[in-house]
Amino acid sequence: MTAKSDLPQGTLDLLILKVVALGPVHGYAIAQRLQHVSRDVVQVPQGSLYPALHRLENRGLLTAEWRETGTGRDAKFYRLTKKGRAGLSAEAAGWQRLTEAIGLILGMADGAVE
Amino acid sequence: MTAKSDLPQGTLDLLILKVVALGPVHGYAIAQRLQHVSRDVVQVPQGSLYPALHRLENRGLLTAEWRETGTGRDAKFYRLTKKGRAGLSAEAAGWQRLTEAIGLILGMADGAVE
DNA sequence: GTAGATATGTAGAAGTGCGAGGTGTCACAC
DNA sequence: GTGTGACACCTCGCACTTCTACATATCTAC
Repeated sequence: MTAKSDLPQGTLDLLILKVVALGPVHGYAIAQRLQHVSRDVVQVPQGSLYPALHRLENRGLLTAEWRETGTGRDAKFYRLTKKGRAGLSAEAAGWQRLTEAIGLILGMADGAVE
Repeated sequence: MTAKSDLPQGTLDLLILKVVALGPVHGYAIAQRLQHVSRDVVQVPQGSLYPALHRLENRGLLTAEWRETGTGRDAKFYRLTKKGRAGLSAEAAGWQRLTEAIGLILGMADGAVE
């Protein structure tokens, strides 16, 4: 039952933005939440997670700030910028358009051709 | 009305397999059908289409055969192999799992965390 | 003290989509 | 008979993202 995620490119950004939109979190927690909420379907390896966070930060969609976690460890907490909120809206809308379009295609029946 | 598609990687294979599964078609027609059925959301440039077809052929998911189109031109008609049918099923199932998982994540509300 | 979870990071490999360019045929208008 | 546009195929190289693997450091529990 290989629960391999293999996220299509571009999708990871959307998911990260969505999680961060719910409130400041650090990277490690983002990956955990994604995995948990998606029931282990989405698994984000660290080699994908951190580069993605840095990209989003460089693009100005996220801002980072070092803080302490509840357990006394230091961690980088990310927050959405105004641009990040706009980006999330745009990407979420794009995702919905895409899934609807692909749904139409996958729904094509043999007879309905032509 | 920027109808930019920007298909996530891996998705193109699925869409091509689905169209070919409905009956033998040539590459150019595949792109047209995808664009038409998806109401212009999915647009496949030739620089993506033909390499993808060759990849699928090399992987043994498709077989090609030169034939004449209805208008007297020669074109390469693609057909699904047995392996191609299995691949389509697997990819379609994977896509559905993924969209459901992402739906769960995007559906997360502020309060509903946990 | 050592094992495991927490937490961040980089480097290299691999795969994929896209833009730009190129070939040739057919139908139609001028 | 020449041009234009649709049809139909193809390749090259860039850009981008993801993944595997590795490296580091702290805290808790045994």
